[in-house]
Amino acid sequence: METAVVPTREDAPPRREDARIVRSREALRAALLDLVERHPLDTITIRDITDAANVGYATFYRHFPTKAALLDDLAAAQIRRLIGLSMDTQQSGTIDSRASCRAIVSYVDQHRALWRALLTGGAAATIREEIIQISREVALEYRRPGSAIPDDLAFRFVASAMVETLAWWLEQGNLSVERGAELLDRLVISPVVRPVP
Amino acid sequence: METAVVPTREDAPPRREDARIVRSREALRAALLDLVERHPLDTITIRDITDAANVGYATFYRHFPTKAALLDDLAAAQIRRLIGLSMDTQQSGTIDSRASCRAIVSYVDQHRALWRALLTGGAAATIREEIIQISREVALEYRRPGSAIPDDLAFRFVASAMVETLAWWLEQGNLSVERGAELLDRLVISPVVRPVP
Amino acid sequence: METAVVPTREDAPPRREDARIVRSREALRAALLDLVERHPLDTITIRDITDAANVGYATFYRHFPTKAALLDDLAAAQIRRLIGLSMDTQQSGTIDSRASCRAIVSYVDQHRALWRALLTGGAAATIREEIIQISREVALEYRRPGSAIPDDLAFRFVASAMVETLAWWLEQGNLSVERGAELLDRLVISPVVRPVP
Amino acid sequence: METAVVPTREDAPPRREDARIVRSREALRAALLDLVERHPLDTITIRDITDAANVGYATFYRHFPTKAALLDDLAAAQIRRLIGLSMDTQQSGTIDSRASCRAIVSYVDQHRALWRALLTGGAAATIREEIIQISREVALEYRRPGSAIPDDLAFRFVASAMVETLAWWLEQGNLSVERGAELLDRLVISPVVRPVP
DNA sequence: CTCTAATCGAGACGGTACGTCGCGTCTTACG
DNA sequence: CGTAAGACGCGACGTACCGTCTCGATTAGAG
Repeated sequence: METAVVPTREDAPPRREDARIVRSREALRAALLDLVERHPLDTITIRDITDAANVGYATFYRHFPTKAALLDDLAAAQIRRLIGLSMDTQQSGTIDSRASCRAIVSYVDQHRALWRALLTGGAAATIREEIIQISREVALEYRRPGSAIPDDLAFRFVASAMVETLAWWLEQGNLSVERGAELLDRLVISPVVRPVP
Repeated sequence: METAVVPTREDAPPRREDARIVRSREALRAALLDLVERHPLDTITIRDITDAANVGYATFYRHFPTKAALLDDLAAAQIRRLIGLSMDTQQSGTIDSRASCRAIVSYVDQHRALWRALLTGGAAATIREEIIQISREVALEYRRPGSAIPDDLAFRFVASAMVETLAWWLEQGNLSVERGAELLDRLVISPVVRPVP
Repeated sequence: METAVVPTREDAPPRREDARIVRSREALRAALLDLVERHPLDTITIRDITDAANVGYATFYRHFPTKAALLDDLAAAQIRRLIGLSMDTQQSGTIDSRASCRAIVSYVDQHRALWRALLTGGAAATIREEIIQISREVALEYRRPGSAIPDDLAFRFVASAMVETLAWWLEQGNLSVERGAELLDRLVISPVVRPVP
Repeated sequence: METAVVPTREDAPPRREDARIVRSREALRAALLDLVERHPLDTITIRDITDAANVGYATFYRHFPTKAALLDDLAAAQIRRLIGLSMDTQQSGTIDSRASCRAIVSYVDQHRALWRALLTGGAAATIREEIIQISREVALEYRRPGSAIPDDLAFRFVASAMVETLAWWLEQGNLSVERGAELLDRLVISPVVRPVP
């Protein structure tokens, strides 16, 4: 979870990464991150990104096929960390959904600029998809007993509701982490885990 | 809805609707509806729409400023009806959320093609916004006592969760209306209306 | 011969040409002509041409598929006129090659800038091809008795030798038309028409 | 030809050629020769050449500054030999243009693949220039009395006409060497050497 | 036969131009 | 004389090569 995953498939040869490759990729990530905080995602052109990254235009395509792919790459790491954190609160077998929510909101709180960028400004749809995808992966490990909600739906619901709730919480700007966790718990988690009445 | 005029000239008198205008507009609506069922929204070009509508390219802009505007136009009517239906179950002062949900799912069920088109294929984001917007309007009439969830958040949550749940339900293809209503009630409505424990 | 030929195929509908089309095409032709006088052909970019023509970049491709196509379009008209002139000296059945050459050199002399542009600066290869092509067409009308040189070779030889000779003559700058005609006659025409000794 | 050194460093001592250098260079020459027989010169990329030569991309630039430079390198030797052969027929003071032509066509005939590659496929322009250049050099040795045609023009004319005629002869495929020599003599040589009538 | 420096392969990189596409505006010719 | 048809300016896209460059890994040839 902690180990940064090499984004592009490098399965066959475990060759060391050329330093230039790492540098370019990192520059592109940083550039998009920087830009998406200040502009709506779909007004950002590839050229904007490469200019901000001080990188040749074509170099973008040497690393990412698409603007969305770069965003995915950025988002996936963050989301993976986010989900990891929330999972880490569940160590002792007990399930404490409020603690998970607190961990999530707290992490988002500590990276407001980043997450504001990710959750507003047109990237939300991508993030939703990313969350669904990663949740699915994570769920394979932390297997829980079947619930009243079909898994597919649960993933989609949780991702959607969480994105919406966190976005709203960020936009308020002055709400406590605890309040955010409470809303998250109530709107996102409990509808899924609460036993049928 | 009634006031639609040629967008670029709105100082003109509120003349009665030219038959041709109605025809063009209807053709465009139908064309987009038809296309959005088979292609992701953002791969549909204005020219695709005008070709499918058998209408001149520029004619599009005489009626709608934007592809999104046409979609809004399409969606707004549907959503208004959807929300109206769910509200109508509440006439007698009592609140029966399950009945509302049943009404919603039932209506969607009767217009599967349309709603599948609206809820999948990239238009979902627009629809979400539309639902939020219209909910807000409707809420002004059917005023309810304050809940534990702030109104702004509630609208966003409901819209998001409803879109996601209905989309999932439609994609399954073989689930009963009752099952859809149950999930909708549980995931979307009850988290908002349920009193704090 | 005198009637300007519409460059792009318009066979089926004899519609009148949209004024904008004519304007754009003419602007592009003029721009390339202007540029090719001052820069080697292959350093001239499409953007250079469209900028010089005060025309959008994409507009180029709405009229010509290729830089070479535009050049052909330019050259064909000129060459057609050139060949036409030289043919016109042959009216009375007699063949006076010197008169033909005089007509050619004289015409080139009167449009030095244009022909210098066409014959030097990298366009020469295109011109050669164009001359071969048009000669072939013209030859179908003004049929002459078979010569000692196969037709295909004759066309290629005449085109090549004429281009080379005229280019050289133009580069000298101060040679009389008569001298040019003499050289043209000697190097280009007489080798082909002179009877076998 | 003998003086070939690493192009980018020519101040170094005239060390013996590293075997690897010779190998790479030869591979590049062979590759271009092979490619130019089957593709127009300007569609052949540097990468095409290096791939065909089984040589690293950058290695090309370690030996030749330009695609044209490699072609020149190839062509110059051939042309030098061609011209040399034709000169060698003139040793005894007499001038026998037909014999010269026969020598030229015969040599071309014995290296059809090579010359077809050089004279067709877009390289012809380069070859023409090369011939002019080398002719000029050779002419300094075998000095002849002034003719009716200015030297500069003569060189250009001969190069152009010879390229065209030989290309045509090669394309026919089944013409005798004698026929080729006859045409070459008539079209290329005699127009230049024939006395004014 | 070693060791050192030249040469190599691999390919990333900054550029520049390409040709395509869709947008939204504006002109035109036609009915 | 109004409307459809569509040409146009604009600008982003993704691709292709160019010529330069950085990297290790051979490998030739001098000692």
